[in-house]
Amino acid sequence: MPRWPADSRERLATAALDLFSEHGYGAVTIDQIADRAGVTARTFFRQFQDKEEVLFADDDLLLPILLETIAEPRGPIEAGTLMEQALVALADRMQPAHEALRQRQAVIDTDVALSGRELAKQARWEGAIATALAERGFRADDASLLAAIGFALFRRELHAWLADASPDAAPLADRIRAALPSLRTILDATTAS
Amino acid sequence: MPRWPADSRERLATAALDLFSEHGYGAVTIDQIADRAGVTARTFFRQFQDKEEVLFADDDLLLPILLETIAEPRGPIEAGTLMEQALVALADRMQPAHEALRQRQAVIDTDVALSGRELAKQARWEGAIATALAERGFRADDASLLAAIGFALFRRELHAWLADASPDAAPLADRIRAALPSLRTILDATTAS
DNA sequence: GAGGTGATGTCATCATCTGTCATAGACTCA
DNA sequence: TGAGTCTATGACAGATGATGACATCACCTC
Repeated sequence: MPRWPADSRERLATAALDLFSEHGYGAVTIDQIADRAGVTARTFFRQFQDKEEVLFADDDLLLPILLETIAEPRGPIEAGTLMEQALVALADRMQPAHEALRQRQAVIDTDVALSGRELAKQARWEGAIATALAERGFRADDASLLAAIGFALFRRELHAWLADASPDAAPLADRIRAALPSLRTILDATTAS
Repeated sequence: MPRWPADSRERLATAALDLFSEHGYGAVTIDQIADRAGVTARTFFRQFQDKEEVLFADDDLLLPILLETIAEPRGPIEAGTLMEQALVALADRMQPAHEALRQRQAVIDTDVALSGRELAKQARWEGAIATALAERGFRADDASLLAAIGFALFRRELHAWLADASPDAAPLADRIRAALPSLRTILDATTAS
């Protein structure tokens, strides 16, 4: 029998998300999170770099999926297709966690610093994608712009997916597949009064 | 004669940027900033909401320029042209502050939280642009994607402009004008091995 | 010149985050 | 089986970030 329960990190993450949802991010102290998880504040800071990090710590597990999907296909491939495969793979991995992601996003949306950290994470991913595209032979400028455009579209669909709490909400991957074609024509065809 | 010099806010902002550049953002305390500005830490927090804010406080003066440029032109106008006019107007306003912006960006690039706050600000601007485009009659989905793409390009050119310290560096507006046409074709024409 | 105003200082306090050392169950190896 | 090591955690002290309450005093208005 271990001296302490072995999952302090998970308990801290769960306690934090619940408390943030109940009382708001700013109103929750580290001591309260630690209390609910049955540890001390010092243990919180051993598991997570800072208070924000408890909401972002596990995100980087998803990045390798993106990069592998881009690097994997053999032979020539069109950029849009490659981007679609990568974003759909990411979407499939996020799909089962819909409810937890919705709760997390609701917390993030209430705080500028948290929104910034989320955007910084996405920017880091975007850069990694651009690098992966460049390594496949795309021009560096084209790769970075493609990654930026793809992620802009992903953010839009992710936001809509997270906002939709209904049980028969369209899967994120379907939303992304549906949205991609509009990219091809919007720039040339869009005019307004 | 006033009891204190009248420009404590400007002195604090200048002292903060200088100290951040000299010693790094994290190594500088509010007390040090306040000391150099000749006030107390309490006055710093009366002028700026928090330590980060001293780097971002005046940015929102630029947003109205963007929105006016989008709302102003009369008659039908193509989306890409409208986006170009808005981004070029913003670029022209930023041009004289090249050196200060370079110094500021160098500080921001050293800290994840600061980078996030910068991205959050740009996201707020992006949303405002999308709204302005929608009010001109563009479909809401198209407007948000157009804004996202325009800003992705703006970020890329801004980054290159800020990285270029040479005295005859190309103006930001020229860089943006030069980069825009590539947007039109990249999605359809880009293929790699 | 009496009183109000506003920017600032002073003091107290809470929250975030870090460094350091102690503790005790788990593990290893002879 | 017992000594030594490892490791997650607790306990405590302290620096920094941030806020609230109240005092101060030059300036302004009447």
